[in-house]
Amino acid sequence: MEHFDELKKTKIFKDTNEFECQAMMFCLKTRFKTFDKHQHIVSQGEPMDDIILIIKGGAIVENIDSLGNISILMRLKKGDVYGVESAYAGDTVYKDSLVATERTRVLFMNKHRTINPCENRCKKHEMVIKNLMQSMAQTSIQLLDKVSHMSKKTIRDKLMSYFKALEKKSGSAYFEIPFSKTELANYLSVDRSAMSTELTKMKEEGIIDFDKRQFRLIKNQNEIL
Amino acid sequence: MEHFDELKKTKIFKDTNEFECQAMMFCLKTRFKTFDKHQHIVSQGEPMDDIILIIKGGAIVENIDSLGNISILMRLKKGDVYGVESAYAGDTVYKDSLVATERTRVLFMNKHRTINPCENRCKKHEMVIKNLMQSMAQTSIQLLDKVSHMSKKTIRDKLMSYFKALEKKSGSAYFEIPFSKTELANYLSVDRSAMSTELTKMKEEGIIDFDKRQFRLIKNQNEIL
DNA sequence: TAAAAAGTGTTGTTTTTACAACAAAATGGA
DNA sequence: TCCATTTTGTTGTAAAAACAACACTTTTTA
Repeated sequence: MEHFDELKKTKIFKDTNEFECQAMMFCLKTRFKTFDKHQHIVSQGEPMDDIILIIKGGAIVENIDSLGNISILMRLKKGDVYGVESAYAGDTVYKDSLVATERTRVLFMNKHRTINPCENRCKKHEMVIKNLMQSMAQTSIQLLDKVSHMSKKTIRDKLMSYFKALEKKSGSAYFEIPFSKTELANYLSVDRSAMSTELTKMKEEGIIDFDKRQFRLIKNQNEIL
Repeated sequence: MEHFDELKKTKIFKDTNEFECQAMMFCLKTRFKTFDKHQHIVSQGEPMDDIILIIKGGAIVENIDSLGNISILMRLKKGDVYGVESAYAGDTVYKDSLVATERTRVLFMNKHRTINPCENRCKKHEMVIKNLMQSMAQTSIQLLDKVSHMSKKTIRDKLMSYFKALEKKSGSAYFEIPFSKTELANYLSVDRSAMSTELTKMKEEGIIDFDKRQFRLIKNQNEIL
């Protein structure tokens, strides 16, 4: 079956065999499509019929407000899904745009078929739904993390909050940020150049060290945690 | 059955009859408890065994970081649930504190029992799970809204983003904010006094009008939307 | 109902941030 | 490999926000 290897690696289809996976493709009325870098996978305001699964590549979720300001809400990578929340909320249009950040292959899955157990009660459908729930839970948690970083008052505090979370996740003082600096500034909603200045200061003060995307938090010896 | 009237009004048990609801109480190993204003319903770091459903009253979800700064992540009201995401993510401790903002009655539901369909396959359990999903979807959407307001650069833009969302939701230029001004400042992560100043300016400029929690957006006649 | 607590608006000052403009470095294609 | 594009760090300046301190109002509760 086409793309089974990739599907097997996603959150949603991780525990299906080839036959089951194939069956689900019918059940969920799926279709595949590939997008080039910068192409819109879906556009804000467009009628929403599908939940989207990123099979290969990556995309950003961006939102344009009525004044024309663009903000990047999150970044999706291989295996991530978009639109589950909206599908449950009963939205009829996409509330954000999905823009490919590289050559990206996606799977469109009919939203009704996906969130409602099907009439023929196909066994694996329940599993798909459970996986969707885990995916939603993860999204919520990621958003909560983002909110907690953004809530900090100064750029330095925002950075530290973010770094501490990454440090905890990596289990070591050394970690790698999943963003370019430009994207990190966007994620934290701060001015890029101001953030760059702050990072330099922090390095000079010996609080952190970094090179490219590699970072390290330097613990102060009199700091007791 | 005790509290059936209140349970009937919640997201989770909205479509159960008294008998089914009673059965679910056993199935989910629930227990009721009442808290006074300011009391901690659960505390950050405490072992997490239950998902919490607010039956009556309200609470805030607050998080304390390693520097001791408190931030309010969201506010829960009657019918809301807390902890579904964490339960799915497999967390073993509460990551936030839940503090009652008034006299509040809650239902503790065993997290394992709640998120996993039970062995006896009780019919209503599936429905509860579907409702939990809707609840998660809502939470995600609320967080996304919050993020999009917070992403705006100036206090004024944050306020306008928030007001426009409320205006849209209410379907009228008149709407009521669900917060005190102090809480609103906290929600948007801005200084309360700076926000107060900005609100006054906006009123003077004729962009908005407000009294207590009642607000109104005043459309500029040359503004075409 | 009186006292305490919480919420609100105002001000001047200090701190932080955004902004703009630039050069250098890194990256990615053709 | 070379050119175009993107990313990054730096600086000075202007704008915005946080902060602190206060008086006044509203709400809560003992």
